[in-house]
Amino acid sequence: MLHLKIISTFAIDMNNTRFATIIHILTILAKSPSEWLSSDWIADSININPVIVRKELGVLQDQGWVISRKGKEGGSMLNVSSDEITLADIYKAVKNTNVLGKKNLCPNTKCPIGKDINTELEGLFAETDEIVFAALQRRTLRDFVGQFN
Amino acid sequence: MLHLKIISTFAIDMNNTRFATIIHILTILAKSPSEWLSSDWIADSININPVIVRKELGVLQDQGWVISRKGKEGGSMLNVSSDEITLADIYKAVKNTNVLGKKNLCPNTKCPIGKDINTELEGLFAETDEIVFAALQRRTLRDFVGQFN
DNA sequence: GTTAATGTAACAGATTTTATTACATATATA
DNA sequence: TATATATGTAATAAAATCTGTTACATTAAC
Repeated sequence: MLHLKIISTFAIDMNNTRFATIIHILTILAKSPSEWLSSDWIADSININPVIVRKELGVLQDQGWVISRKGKEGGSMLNVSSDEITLADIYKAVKNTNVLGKKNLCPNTKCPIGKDINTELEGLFAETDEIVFAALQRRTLRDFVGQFN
Repeated sequence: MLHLKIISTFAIDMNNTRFATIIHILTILAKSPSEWLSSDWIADSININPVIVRKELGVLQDQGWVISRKGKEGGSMLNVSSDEITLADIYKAVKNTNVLGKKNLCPNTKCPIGKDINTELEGLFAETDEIVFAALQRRTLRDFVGQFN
């Protein structure tokens, strides 16, 4: 009871859906290669706003993974083979803080622990990120997409 | 320029300082075993509000790692040896979503991808979490604290 | 009793995440 | 060339999450 209370007051972790969104988009594109799919159509599958999809498609274009075409009969499609994109690539495209979260903003430098804590956390956080990258590096978008019928 | 814009609009990842806060607290406690340290003193080292520290101390008490004492001359101290606490334990105590983030809330079940995406993501997310746990399992609080003078 | 600590509720403020509106721009095709 | 229909993106709103703060009941040493 108390514990439940604490958990609800105190959320944790990567608190967004961007990885899920972007891999959903890529999966849809990979399942229909050489077809121009519209952001509205993709958004309808994910059940999110089409503007969000277009923003994420912009990120995918920056990576060179997707090409889009404006105008009537426009849309987006994959620009590379799905086995050229690893899940680590996808995660990196979408991530901008560490797996273990944020470091404290301004610990007290007069305290022997506070003085060095961010240096030590920096190392630990970087190593933890690397472990995740290494694991995701071994899987490709093709592997992921292959799980769907 | 464009890319920077997108990143600033679109933050990602574990967006809180709880792991950093709680390991900071534990490090301070481990460096002064058998001393009752007050939440105010700890808060001053981290440079955060003492109420936050007391809330996190409550989590550490639930784990059995810390005992606290009310009243004058009260405070908190470690209740177990620092080599009995792994960084995986700490992370688990503080985490409540997946490393790769949240799944999409309500994908369209009429879409063949949307229908199954959360099942597939569930597996991937769980495996990724396990990899992080396994890596952090090999390190203890004592190892971490040993890095400080 | 006084002093000084924890425990916790309640709320406020800040930040982050997601959704939405609006519209300029581009392009196929009738 | 006009129309229909896409993307691209700014601007803003709304929702959710995270952090800070105030207040005070409770506890315990002296």
